[in-house]
Amino acid sequence: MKNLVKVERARLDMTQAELAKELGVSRQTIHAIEKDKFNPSVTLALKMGRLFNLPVEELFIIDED
Amino acid sequence: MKNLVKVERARLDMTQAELAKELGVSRQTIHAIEKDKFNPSVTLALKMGRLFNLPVEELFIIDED
DNA sequence: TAAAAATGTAAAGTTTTATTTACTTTTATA
DNA sequence: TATAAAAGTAAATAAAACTTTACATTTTTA
Repeated sequence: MKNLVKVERARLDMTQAELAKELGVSRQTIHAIEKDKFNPSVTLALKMGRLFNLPVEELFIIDED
Repeated sequence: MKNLVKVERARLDMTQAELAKELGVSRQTIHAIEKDKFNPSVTLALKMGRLFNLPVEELFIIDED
């Protein structure tokens, strides 16, 4: 799984800490997601999609099957 | 959070066990998701969306903010 | 209507997400 | 080029997803 969180965060000119606060998670969670350390919940993915104005399918891309 | 998994599963005429196998999870996981017992990973949500031919945003709906 | 299949429920255990704290390194700015 | 802000890393902990097993209840079908 890869994702566009870092890029979209840059588009909004937000720091990891700002994004974390906005989404109600810790900065480490944002960092870990950006570094593909884990697989967030669908709720968090939906919130991110809403904030970035991007469908979950475009924000998070499964490598293959 | 609510979701349309039970409805979409019915549309495909699949049992919980069949869906679980198709998605590579246990039947209890499907059951728990259908009963809103938990918040699946974005990966599982994406796989479900692909199978049901439905965007994650339509399959999983956050109650409010 | 009896048997089988599907679903509901529950509990114990494992794995992974997420938090907290703390410190280092990199990048931006005064 | 110092200083501050942001990002990277790491470890210990908490919380939640997910598995496994097992059995009860409901629904389907022979």
